[in-house]
Amino acid sequence: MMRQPLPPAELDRNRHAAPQVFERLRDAIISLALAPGTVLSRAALAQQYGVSQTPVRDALMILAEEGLVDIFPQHATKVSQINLLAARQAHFLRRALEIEIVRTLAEAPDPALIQDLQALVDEQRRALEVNDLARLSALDQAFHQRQYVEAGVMELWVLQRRHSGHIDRLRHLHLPLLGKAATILDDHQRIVDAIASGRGEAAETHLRRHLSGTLARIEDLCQRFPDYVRR
Amino acid sequence: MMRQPLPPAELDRNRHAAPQVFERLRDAIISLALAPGTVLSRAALAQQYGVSQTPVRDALMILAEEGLVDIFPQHATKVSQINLLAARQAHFLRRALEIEIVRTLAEAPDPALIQDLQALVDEQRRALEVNDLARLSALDQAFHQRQYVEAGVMELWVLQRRHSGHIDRLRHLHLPLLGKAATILDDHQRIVDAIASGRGEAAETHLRRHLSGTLARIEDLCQRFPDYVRR
DNA sequence: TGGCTCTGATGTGCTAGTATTTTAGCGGCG
DNA sequence: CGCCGCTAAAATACTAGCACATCAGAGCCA
Repeated sequence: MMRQPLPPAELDRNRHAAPQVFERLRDAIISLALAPGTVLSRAALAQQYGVSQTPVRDALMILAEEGLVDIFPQHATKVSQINLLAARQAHFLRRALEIEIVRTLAEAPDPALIQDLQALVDEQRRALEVNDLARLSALDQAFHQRQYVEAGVMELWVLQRRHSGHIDRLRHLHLPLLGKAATILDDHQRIVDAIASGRGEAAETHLRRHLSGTLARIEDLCQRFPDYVRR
Repeated sequence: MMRQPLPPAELDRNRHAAPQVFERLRDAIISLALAPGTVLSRAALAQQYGVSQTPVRDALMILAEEGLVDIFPQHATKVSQINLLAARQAHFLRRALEIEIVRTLAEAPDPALIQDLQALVDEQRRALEVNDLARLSALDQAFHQRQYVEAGVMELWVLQRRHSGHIDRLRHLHLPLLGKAATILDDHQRIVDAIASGRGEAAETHLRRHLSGTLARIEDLCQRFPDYVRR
């Protein structure tokens, strides 16, 4: 029997079991606490969380749809290798969505939106000054999410997040994010300004450069950590 | 006990049951054979297909993720109302993806791609001449899918299809597609020409007009069939 | 008559357990 | 020595069934 590196804390019996198992497994996989290739025994997981196999099975089925685990029928379920093709497609998805979003928003800039985005950029600036990376990351998410909401496509934000598992795992291989933070902030500021002044093309240009940074890091990481990555 | 308007044919015992149940239910929902609001009893469906409740449950869970059924915890599972917001977001998703695709393809047009697309357009023209609507529809799908494949994002084609359930149901409310077929063909031809000559902006323009036709029909249908639509 | 409470029926979420399928590993044969 | 087939272990897909949550509707009260 293998040791399980997962948090052993018990589930909340007042909530449904399956979503909780899903969340825990997803966090563990994305943080690489469960390394690619790890076999996920349904029976073992069920015992570990103190539930039967059905909620575990439900969780694993959802994870399989996101591509975070591979289910080999009648045989085994394993944490998937990081898939470069899947990561590229997830990045394509995000790029396509956010370009269309900034173009839409720039057509009729809403002052309330601009105010919110500017506030988020300013807060990011303060977080950078005190080197609070966790807060910086959260604010970055909020900055982009705010635009989905304004465009009336919040479900597409959720969709995009649900398909970013491979990218998120790559991000966890790449701790020294700090050097790029100033550049990211500049990009954000330029995007806000372009939307505010109704320059859709300019917003698209800045967004493309902003996201291309992520893509470059992806390709780089895949070369430096070939064990985790399936080519 | 209500009558079930589903095909009673038995399942293939050599394939897994859950995916078959899923496919049948999805087809029935999208074709509106199962009207929005219909209660889907797990026990009844299990009996109907000659399987136990688990594969039915699996199928219903996937359908719920696509938004085609609503699961009310501990109470009931129903075919969802057609959701205009979801349809708009699915349309936004498709528009964003295909615009980014044609722009990418126009940057470095591949002769083999152009040849395939042109062949598909020509075949559509022939199908239109003999009023073969089913074939026209299939060729339309193939035309767009071919571009996803060329851009290396076939999984995003699948993703886009999986989220088009609400739109597909609206399409089934709207039989007289024939009037627009010639316009659709013209759009396709212009998109091919624009990609072939490397004019990304032009391709985007034609694609936008092409897709805006669909969106206009969506809004129209929602007004004409208010019973099925949740606003 | 209108609104609140309680009860019963219904159905989901989960538990327990069976059966079929897959694959690793071993032994024999060419 | 290498390839093929057999065997057995293990995991998934499925079957059967229970328990608690939810809601419709009857009955009671104001």
